[in-house]
Amino acid sequence: MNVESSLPAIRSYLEALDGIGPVRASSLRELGIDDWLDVSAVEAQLSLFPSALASDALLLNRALEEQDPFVLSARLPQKLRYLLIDAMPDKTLFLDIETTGLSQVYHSVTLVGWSAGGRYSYELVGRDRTPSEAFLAAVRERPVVASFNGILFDIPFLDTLLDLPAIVNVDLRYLANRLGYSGSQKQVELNLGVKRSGGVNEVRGADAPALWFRATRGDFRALHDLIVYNFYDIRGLARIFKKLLPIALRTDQLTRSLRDGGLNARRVEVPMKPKIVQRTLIADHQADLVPQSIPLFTFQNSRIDRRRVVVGVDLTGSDQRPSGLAVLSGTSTKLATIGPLDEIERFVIEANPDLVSIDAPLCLPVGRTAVTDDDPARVTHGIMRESERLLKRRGVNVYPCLLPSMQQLTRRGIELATRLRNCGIATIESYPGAAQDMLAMPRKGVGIPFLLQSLRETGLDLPNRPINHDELDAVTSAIVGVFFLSDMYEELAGPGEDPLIVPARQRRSDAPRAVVFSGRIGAGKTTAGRMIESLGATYGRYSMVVASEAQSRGLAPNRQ
DNA sequence: CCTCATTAGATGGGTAGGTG
DNA sequence: CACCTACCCATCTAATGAGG
Repeated sequence: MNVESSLPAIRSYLEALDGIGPVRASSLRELGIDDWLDVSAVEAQLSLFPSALASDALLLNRALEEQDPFVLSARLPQKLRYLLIDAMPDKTLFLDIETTGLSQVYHSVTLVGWSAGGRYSYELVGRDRTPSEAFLAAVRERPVVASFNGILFDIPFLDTLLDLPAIVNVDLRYLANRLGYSGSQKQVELNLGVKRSGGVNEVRGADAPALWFRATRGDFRALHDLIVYNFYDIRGLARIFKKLLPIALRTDQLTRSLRDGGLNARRVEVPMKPKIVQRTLIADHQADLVPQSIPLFTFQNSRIDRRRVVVGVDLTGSDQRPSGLAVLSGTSTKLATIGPLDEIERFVIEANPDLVSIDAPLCLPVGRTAVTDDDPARVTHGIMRESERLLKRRGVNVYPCLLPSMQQLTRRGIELATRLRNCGIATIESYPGAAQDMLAMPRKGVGIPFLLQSLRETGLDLPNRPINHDELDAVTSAIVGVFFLSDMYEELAGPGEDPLIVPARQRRSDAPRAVVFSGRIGAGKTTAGRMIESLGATYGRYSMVVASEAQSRGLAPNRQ
């Protein structure tokens, strides 16, 4: 079959031409004209500069022949971007990444997978590493990048990791949505009849962090599963596209290419399942993976003050549901599970700590006077504190402190903090989930054994009896307290709020500082700046930012 | 010189749903 | 509950050229 003879659907999108809008396009279609190159044949009827139109048609056609997606992408509305995959399958790459979580601030990319021309490839990344030239070369070779929710997730995540070459992202999530297939990629696959075979059927995206954790601890079966899971996601992308394309062409009335059977789309190749031999995996990756298992924080490698005593409390919303408690003194721990608030208070006083770190909201959103919804300020001031919004913006999932299910917890947190502070015991608010994200530990949701293991890896002495998740979160809260006492923390708070404490990698006193000079031309700003630079600082000017920005847009910088 | 049709670009409201 | 982003759609504006 002659592939060259097929008409890419994009050529019947007449509105791509300069000077043709929806009205002219539809009248042309009534005349039976549905190809850029046929438009100039009836240019007389168009009341436009005919030569301009003809040359524009040639320009776009040349872009198509030269397989330049950027020129064409600029002429397409967002929702027709998918036509680029049909128009240049040889320039298309299907992309999917795996990460340790959803936060672009605290989590890291573990694996980058892609399919190019029916061949699946992957690369392990992990903490402190960037993908090699192979991935970048693949993207440069195939700048039409197809993904699912890549606009919101994969692309920005990769951007935090490396300088991604120029790409045109085609997000199949929005295409599927528009054609009536909503939901996750799994859901879309299900509704379109795309099947996954093998045991990975049960693997969900949320399992990827646990697989990575196990892989970095030498479990190559887990690494195998993670790669295979990534492969199925990518194969799913290709299959989804092949199924959606005819529906999309019908919906968008680009019927001519349907008549010739969508030959181009047939050239979008679904990757074959790779043969992954465990022995090869070990040989290829052992050296990379093992260093990834070293915790970001241990009591040995950090400047943690080990003489102080901290109690961590994982508080629950009622006396009936037991709360977890942990006394931390150096690396030794004492754990307890206690229900009633009075007994919790007594336990804490008994431990005589330097600090108590409570996993519960310890203040209300500014303006609120009660935890319940009958508070008149409920409407005006909402149910969320600034600290919670801040965490959400960093991609850390957090429940608003006055959600109905959280109200009693908040009430009890404030009650306990008040009582302890009245006894002269310093008390801070902590959030174990955020701390675990920050310290690159798996949350309990990933799996309690994994959290337990990574707490042990910090050098903590934890008892060998079964430990419940409340106690593990109490331990984490206590660790946050130790970071606080060691001056390694960050305060998250809006004006008028008590701060939520999260651990930091650096001491506050070592945190980077900026010195800013402003003044008239010739005042000596540059001289002063260069002097400080010679003392080890980094020097920058506003105009340098402007210049690099201008350069990246291909402009020559000037004073205007 | 006016009117009309058309295109292109900007703006704002409303809405939906997702990644590991 | 509310995030954040992209999308969709309606509406508006400015610019253009055709035709009266």
